[in-house]
Amino acid sequence: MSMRSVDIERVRALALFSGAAPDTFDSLITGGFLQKFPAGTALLMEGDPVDFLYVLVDGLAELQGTWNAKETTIAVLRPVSSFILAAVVLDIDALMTARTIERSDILMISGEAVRRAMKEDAAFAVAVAEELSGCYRGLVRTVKNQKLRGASERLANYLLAEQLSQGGGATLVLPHEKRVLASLLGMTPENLSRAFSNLADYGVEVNGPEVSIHRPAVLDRLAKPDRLIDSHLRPST
Amino acid sequence: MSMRSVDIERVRALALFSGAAPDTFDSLITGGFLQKFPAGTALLMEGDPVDFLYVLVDGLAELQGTWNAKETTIAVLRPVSSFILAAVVLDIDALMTARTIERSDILMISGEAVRRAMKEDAAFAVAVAEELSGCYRGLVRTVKNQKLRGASERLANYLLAEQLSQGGGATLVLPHEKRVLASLLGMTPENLSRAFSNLADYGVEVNGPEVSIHRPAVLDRLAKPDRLIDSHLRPST
DNA sequence: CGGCGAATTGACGGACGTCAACTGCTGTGG
DNA sequence: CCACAGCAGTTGACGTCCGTCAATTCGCCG
Repeated sequence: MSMRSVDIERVRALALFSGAAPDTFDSLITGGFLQKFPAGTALLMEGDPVDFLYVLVDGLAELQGTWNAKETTIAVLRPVSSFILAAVVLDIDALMTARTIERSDILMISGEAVRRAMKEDAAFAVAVAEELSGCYRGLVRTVKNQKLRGASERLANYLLAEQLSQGGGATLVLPHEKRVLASLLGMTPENLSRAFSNLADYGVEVNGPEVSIHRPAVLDRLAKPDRLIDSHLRPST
Repeated sequence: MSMRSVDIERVRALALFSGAAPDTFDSLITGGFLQKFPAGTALLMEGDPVDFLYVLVDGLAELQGTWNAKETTIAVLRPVSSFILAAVVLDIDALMTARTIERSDILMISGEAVRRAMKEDAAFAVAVAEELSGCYRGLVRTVKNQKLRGASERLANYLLAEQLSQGGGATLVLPHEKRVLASLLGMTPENLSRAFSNLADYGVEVNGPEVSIHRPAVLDRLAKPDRLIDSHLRPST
């Protein structure tokens, strides 16, 4: 139930918490608890009231939206990042379902405590506003990506961004199932397969979860990455 | 240059400012100025540094994104609403171009002053966080709308929401050119025309900018409006 | 070893974008 | 006051992209 001090440090290092007064941080963390969840667990369903701020400390999770029996992945979260912050701030129902993709360690912090801490510690409230600003801008990028680019272009840009975040080597490893990637990129799994085949002409080679980019310049000319869409891939709320 | 007191009241009434201490509000407003812009003016270009928080006091404006010589409208703003808040909070380049659609009165508040006020007035910082939360959730709705619905469904839901916000009468008036609506809904003007013809079978009649909904129940069954996508149409940042 | 689900492939259809032509409105200048 | 230029909107024809359905293969876990 209580956290290992190494985990506490990692959470404390989050931009969200690093500016908060020590008292504020303690009041948030002592009321919280760390829990392990198996893969595929729904932490929170769309439409549910939100009682906790979540922090993904280890593992992998996704945020998804539903309508008319269809589902789409809106974001994939990596450690260490917070999520559902907006709903916590407004004390209102969640718009997205949060689900673990892998076995994950998740820190849950009382929403009530978060709202109280904001009122009492201006520095923390500012940090929350900054975090939300980053999340907002991440979604602006998502919308532009969706509305302005075709499926293969979205995939190409995803691969280039992922390559960069994995150190820039020629070959990268997809962090989750292709079906999740397809949903994130706004297409069907079948279509993702075809998009990968399209990119073969641009020097992209796929072997299971491993993807190699043999001619980065060529792929780049197709993808036309843009700092106002792709740079600085943000976490989420 | 200075504001009419009736305009000050309207700005003060915004959720963003209503919780702030009187001193905070004064410090923001006295450094700001109100300006009139003709239709079609670019207030701020994508990629530019942001020096001001904008408040649309009167008129109509839009936020748009660009990539590869294509453009899309991300939000249409009505009075009274603030925009570009996230970039102001982070003191960073804008991700969207802001443009007037009609002749508009726009209040410009020093970004520096906003950031200072947040640090000094926790209640204001909380209000900023709440505003950003609302904007974030508005974009989540936008993404779900885009990824989960087809073009005619998006139009149908837009019409129902607009009908509601215009008082619930059978006929509503489009607040701007159809080409802007098409871009907002993520389609071409040609396709918007066809989407309107599709909806004729569901009791939708179009006469220039006037749209009548003769069989709301039928249209509703097509649109399947959802409180987690459509309700509570939010302003923007 | 057997079964289930992920991934791929092919065939097909529908939705949407593009190009072009035409209409109607509006504002402007002769 | 009217003629005309320019743009929004519509319509049709056509092509492409993408989703759907079905069959098959592969790998993993029971």
